[in-house]
Amino acid sequence: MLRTHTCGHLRAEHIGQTVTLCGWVQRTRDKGAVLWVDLRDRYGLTQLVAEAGVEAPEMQETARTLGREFVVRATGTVAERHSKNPNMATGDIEVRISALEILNAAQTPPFLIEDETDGGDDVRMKYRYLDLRRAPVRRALELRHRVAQKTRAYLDAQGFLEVETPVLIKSTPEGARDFVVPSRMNPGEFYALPQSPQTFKQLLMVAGFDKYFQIVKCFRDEDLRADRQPEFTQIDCEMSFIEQEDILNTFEGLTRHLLREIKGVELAEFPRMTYADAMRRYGSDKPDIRFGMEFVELNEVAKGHDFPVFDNAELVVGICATGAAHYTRKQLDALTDYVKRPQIGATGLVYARVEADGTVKSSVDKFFDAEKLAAWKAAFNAQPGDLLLLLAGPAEKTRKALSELRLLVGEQLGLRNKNTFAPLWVVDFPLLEFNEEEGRYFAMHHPFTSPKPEDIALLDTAPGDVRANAYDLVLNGVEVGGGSIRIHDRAVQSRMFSLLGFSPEEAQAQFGFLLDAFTYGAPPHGGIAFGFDRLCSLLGGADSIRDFIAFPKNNAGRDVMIDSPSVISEAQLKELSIGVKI
RNA sequence: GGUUCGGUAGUUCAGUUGGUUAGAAUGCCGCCCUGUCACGGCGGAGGUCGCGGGUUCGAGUCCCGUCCGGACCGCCA
Repeated sequence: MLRTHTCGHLRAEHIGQTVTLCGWVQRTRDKGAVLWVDLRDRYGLTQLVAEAGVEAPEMQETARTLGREFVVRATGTVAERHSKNPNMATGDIEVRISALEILNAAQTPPFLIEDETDGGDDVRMKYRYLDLRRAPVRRALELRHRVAQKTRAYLDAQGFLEVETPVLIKSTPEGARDFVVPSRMNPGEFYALPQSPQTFKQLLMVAGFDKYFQIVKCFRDEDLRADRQPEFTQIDCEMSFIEQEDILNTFEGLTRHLLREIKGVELAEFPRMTYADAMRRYGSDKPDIRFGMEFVELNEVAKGHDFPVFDNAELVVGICATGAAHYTRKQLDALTDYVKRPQIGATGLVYARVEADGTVKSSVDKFFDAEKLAAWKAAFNAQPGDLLLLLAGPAEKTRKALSELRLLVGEQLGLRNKNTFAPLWVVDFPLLEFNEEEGRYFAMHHPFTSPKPEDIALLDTAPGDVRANAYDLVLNGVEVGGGSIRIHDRAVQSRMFSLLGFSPEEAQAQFGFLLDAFTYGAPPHGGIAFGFDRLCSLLGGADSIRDFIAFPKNNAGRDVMIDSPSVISEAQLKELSIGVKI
């Protein structure tokens, strides 16, 4: 070992010991006759000191040649500081150096290796290995490590087996775009990288593996977001001989365990809400229930008063922002601009303040007198000091827009505290959704999701109304997990493929292995998958998952550090029997 | 595929209605300093204003195109 201790280890109790430390030079402070070096490793920071007339002169000479991020090895005696630094864990001591060896010099890094770096995203990603030296990024990956370890320990204790499934699999038409990998030995043929190990974990259930999990990389060739990477990690789980209730309870247990172990937060029993209720009350299938501000539908009280915007709308719906009557005209205009952005697409925003005396003052007083506005107030059960925000238009679009507005206002009112955790099961998702462009139904979750038995009759008459045994775990408005009870009957699965537009031949060609497996004794089964990166970022209080991934890709799916993707040589293409046309 | 914000010193940014020598902070280099720890003081170097074209007497600034980055919509079973 080149070192006896780490840079975060030494305390007053070590005073007098001779130690050897290795690390990176955070900075040097040269006071002339005294010179300090802050030495950093991932455990902390320790101050080295070389003083004229105390340490040998060459200690200062060598230390003066050190630049930021030099890798050094220092031997010395732990000493009590003359002036202690209560802000540092090692602030009571320093190491009076008797030997100082430069293990490797370093170029000056392009940005500061500090918590509050001066580096932007671009330069940080290009030099990600330097960025990873920064404590906030390091802590994010440490948190990710702990979440993974706690997850494994918990599921292991529950009897789950971690089984690895293949990464080179088969492309399927449903779902996201596949990343494909050409096969050299099978010219003209391609593997696909898994969007999830879905069919494999179901086959493990057929195999009798009972309780399976895997912390596994998944791949989707779709556009990126702050919370979406082309390769991401799932906690993928499946169980046999269970019902939906068992899955919800088991993984409520896991989630509660993680919050307790990682955040020290005790969660109460998770509330449950149907998809239909979530859409009606929050306009979203992943509502943030850290705060109320539920939707109130106002067709009854708002229509029929010669205000065309309302009268012509399918739906008039609003929220009551508690205590937000102080919003200025400027703030309200900003909210209006927000909902009118093309991404939101509302045509306008109607607002009404409940004044201290209980009267209501609205932006549409021309159309609504005090009595009519009092009816609004009653519908919202609004109190003096509240602000009513109303949108009108096509029902689905308007609910979606109001959902975005609700989140923005909740944010502005400080109701979305990162240290508050409000989990929610959303259940009874629709089985299918109709795609206008393609003119057919698509599986809302995936084609292996079972319909609710009581809705099976609707499969022929009203497929869009069929509910699925599907559920999402939502945490603070973020979808952290989703799953379903699967189909385990060949006939039902075939019927499902048929509904999705597969001919029997196509279904057999694409998923014959699964359909066949179902004829050899498939147990009732179901499961769930958690977005591991998202879960970590949520626990870490971040909006982006990128710092919870050691080497993430940028908006365009590029790794700017290694500069991938990249072209490959003619020889490689030839070997793979591939021609490239751009 | 679309919307939107940005690209100026190593880095993060400012830059007025288009005006003469493009600034700040920080980092970097040199000198000084015996208790610093965001050390301090003095001095210094550092710029293809992303790229191409256009308008103009004159463009960092206006226009068009393009490249790059961020956020979002579509998309993500």
